[in-house]
Amino acid sequence: MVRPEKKKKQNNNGNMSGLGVGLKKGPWTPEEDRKLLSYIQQFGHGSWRSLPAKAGLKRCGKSCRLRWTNYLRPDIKRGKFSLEEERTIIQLHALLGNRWSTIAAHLPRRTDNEIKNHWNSHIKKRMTKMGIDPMTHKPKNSTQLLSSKLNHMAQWEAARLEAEARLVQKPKNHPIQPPCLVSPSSNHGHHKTPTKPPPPLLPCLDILKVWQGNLWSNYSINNENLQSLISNSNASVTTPAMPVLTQVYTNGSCDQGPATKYNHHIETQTDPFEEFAYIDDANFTDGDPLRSPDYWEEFVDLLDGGWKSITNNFGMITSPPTSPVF
DNA sequence: AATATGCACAACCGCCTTTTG
DNA sequence: ACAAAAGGCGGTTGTGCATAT
Repeated sequence: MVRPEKKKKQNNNGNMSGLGVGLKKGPWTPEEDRKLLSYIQQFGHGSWRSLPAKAGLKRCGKSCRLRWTNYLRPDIKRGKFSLEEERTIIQLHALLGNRWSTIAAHLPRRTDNEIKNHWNSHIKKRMTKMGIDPMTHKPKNSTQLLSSKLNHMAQWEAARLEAEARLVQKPKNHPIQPPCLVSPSSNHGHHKTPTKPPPPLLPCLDILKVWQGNLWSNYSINNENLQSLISNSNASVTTPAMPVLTQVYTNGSCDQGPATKYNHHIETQTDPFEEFAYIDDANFTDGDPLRSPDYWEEFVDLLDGGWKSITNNFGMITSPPTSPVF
């Protein structure tokens, strides 16, 4: 892929993306992948800027980072998005908007790029077709569905989710250390020191969880139906469908299955998700509720109902803080 | 069979934020 | 406190493939 030369503008820090004498652009070759993978497995990525030279790559550091985070990282889940992942994306997008990295933090092993692509090429189009504004998640011709108070709560919850995502993402600053990694005393790798340990974990309200509970428990596609749908399509599902957060704490962290420390890299154990079989779009053209007009009509009502439920269940929260602080 | 169209997704760009010295 | 460097993010685009005409 050779892109036409565009006028390039110097970044504020002199980091000109993709620029540099003799730096390669475009698709990565298997050989380049091998070099990058091999280097990171041995030494960790350390400083991305200096990595290409050390790894023998004629790429800019940024390109290497992108290739690693979006493609080569060993913990990436690839393939079709499951029904549950799509639901989660839609719910989180309703709260967070296009904050893909924050959304990705709640979808184990999915990259923000992948989620963004999936949103733009699938979900957004479907919503638009159904007359739903993909940005507001409201029917285009509807009256005001959410009161200003609810919008305020949405903002509040969005801020909390972002804080949560930041916490989840913190360990990203450490080099990924696959099992074959060399000793931590290597010069490569850490160039940032961890900040102070997180505060004690205290339970707090998770609006998203409440919302999910209301939304999907009322919806006709429950786990049993899903199981049946997937059985009919020769796929299999053996675990609960919703990857809900089971516990959220005031510092923004959450339980989402047991967390494990993998060398210096803390990961959320994803076994439950691994058991999902990917749903083939083709098999769900007729049966997949996410593709049915009824689904989207009900979805709009349920979005509204979800917020009503939150206010009913948590009537004590009549005026959230003006500026959420996490 | 040839061409047009649509789709999926990898990769780039430029801006913003965070970290470092 | 500040500037520079590095990293991260979201928007966008180009390419290759599949499907329709």
